Amino acid sequence: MSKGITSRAEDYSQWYNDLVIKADLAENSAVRGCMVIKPYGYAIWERMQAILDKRFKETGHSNAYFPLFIPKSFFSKEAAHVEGFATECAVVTHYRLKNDGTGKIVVDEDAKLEEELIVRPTSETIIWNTYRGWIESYRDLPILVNQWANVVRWEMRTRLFLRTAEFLWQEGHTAHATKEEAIEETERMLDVYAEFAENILAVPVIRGRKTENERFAGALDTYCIEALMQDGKALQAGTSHFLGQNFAKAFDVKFTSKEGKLEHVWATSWGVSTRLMGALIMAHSDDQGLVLPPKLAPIQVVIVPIFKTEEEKAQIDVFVDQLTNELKIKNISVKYDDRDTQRPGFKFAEWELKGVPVRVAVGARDMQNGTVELARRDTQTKETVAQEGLAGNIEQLLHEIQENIYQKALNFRASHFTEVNSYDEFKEVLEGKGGFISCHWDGTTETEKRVKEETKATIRCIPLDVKEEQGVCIFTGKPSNRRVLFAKAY
RNA sequence: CGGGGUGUAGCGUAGCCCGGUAUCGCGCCACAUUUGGGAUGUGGAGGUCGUAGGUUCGAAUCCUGCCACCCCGACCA
Repeated sequence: MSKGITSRAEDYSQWYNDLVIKADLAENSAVRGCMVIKPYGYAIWERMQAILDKRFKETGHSNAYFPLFIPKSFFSKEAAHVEGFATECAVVTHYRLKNDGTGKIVVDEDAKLEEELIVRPTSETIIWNTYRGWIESYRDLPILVNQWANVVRWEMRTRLFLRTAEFLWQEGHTAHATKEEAIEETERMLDVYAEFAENILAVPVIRGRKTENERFAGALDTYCIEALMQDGKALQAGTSHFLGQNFAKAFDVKFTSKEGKLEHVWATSWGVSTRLMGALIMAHSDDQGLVLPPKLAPIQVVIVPIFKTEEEKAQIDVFVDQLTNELKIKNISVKYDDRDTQRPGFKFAEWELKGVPVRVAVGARDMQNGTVELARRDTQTKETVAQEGLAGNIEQLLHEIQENIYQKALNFRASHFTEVNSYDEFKEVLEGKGGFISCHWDGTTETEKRVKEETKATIRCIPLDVKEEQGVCIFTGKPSNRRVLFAKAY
């Protein structure tokens, strides 16, 4: 029997599913395409929420909440938006059930809604409908609001964390007096996401803009961060949209400027979802389970006592108590796993599966020698160290682990980032090691679509730091003045 | 929504072709011995075989419908 995770060489999808399930993060629910996020998985999401929320507040945003249901008519007000989301909406048509007389519960046809309600796939429409009443003057701007919510997108195919029918996310919706200010906001929030991904999740990302084809429905410009998974596929980890005046026009949101002119408001929206969990899992995990970066881990240090007698246990308890206090002063979260129902080896394996960065094992032998066994999850190495100064050592080690996990992912990406200058080369890399492929493209949606049809690769983004460079499109040979990034994506 | 596959105990499965109410492993419970890398022994509990019909004396097994899940595609945060 395999005690770890299915080898990823066999089937990456299976590996990922095993990992999610065995690490006790989530499972499929009884509802089509939905998932149950289990306590340990949710604890990780809560960490993400807490850290992001703090950043949102620091950048001047406030949280609010808007309804789950959106009248159907709201959707049709922005043409591109409705077209983008129409095929994946859950629709509420009735508001009551009844007993049909035979004891069967059926939908009461008399309780048909005058206007159907859409379960939000995203909230631009209902929020802009609300903003109309909030905005009259330039003095009312900007409005910088975020909401933490669930949304529903009736996807054809689902996958735990990566693409579930219902998912948790945050969506920021801001309103500005000028175009420049809105663009600045769009870029600012992209930076917030990128910094979060890199500094907290330890997942290096590429900041870029989407092509017209990949743009958010209703946006003038979509910025994104793109991460690379260990199987060489890319994952869009967050987006920030410059919506121009599209929604203001659709919902008639105008303000009087300083100059006394009536103008439409400029908008942005930006979001990250529980998909970040998927990114985290696929970017760092190994066959022993999850690998959590210390800054994100709900439990940073787990302490496992090894004892035979109650006396030994009592002695270890005293030591652990003191260590725990010292760690807590340093804001390090600790779990003392003193269950007497499991053996140490079992606990080691279990906490590795859950990705806890640092493990301290302490037994009678250590108590005599004044040592502990200190193990790190990222490298799977362990050493015997002195009890003295342990809290400080652990603090240092956590920093090292955070840095090491990031470096490892960064190195992986560097070795899976290839510049190509011909279509043959392009296909060769794509079918071989995968990863990001930097090449010239003629700028047309047609070419983009044909490359996708032939190779499954899509343009992930036009990197923000791209250099102007003369070249020719690898597909059509037409002139191009900058490279874009292609990859197969989740 | 198209193609393929699978539904049997909490999990993983055998049995299905060739009909006679179910196999094995893990897990679970009890006791004992154990405890520095997923313990061992003995005993025990747990199943409307996805679901609804049909055929039959009798269905996990054959037939039909439905549902769910997984994989590939299209779609997508």
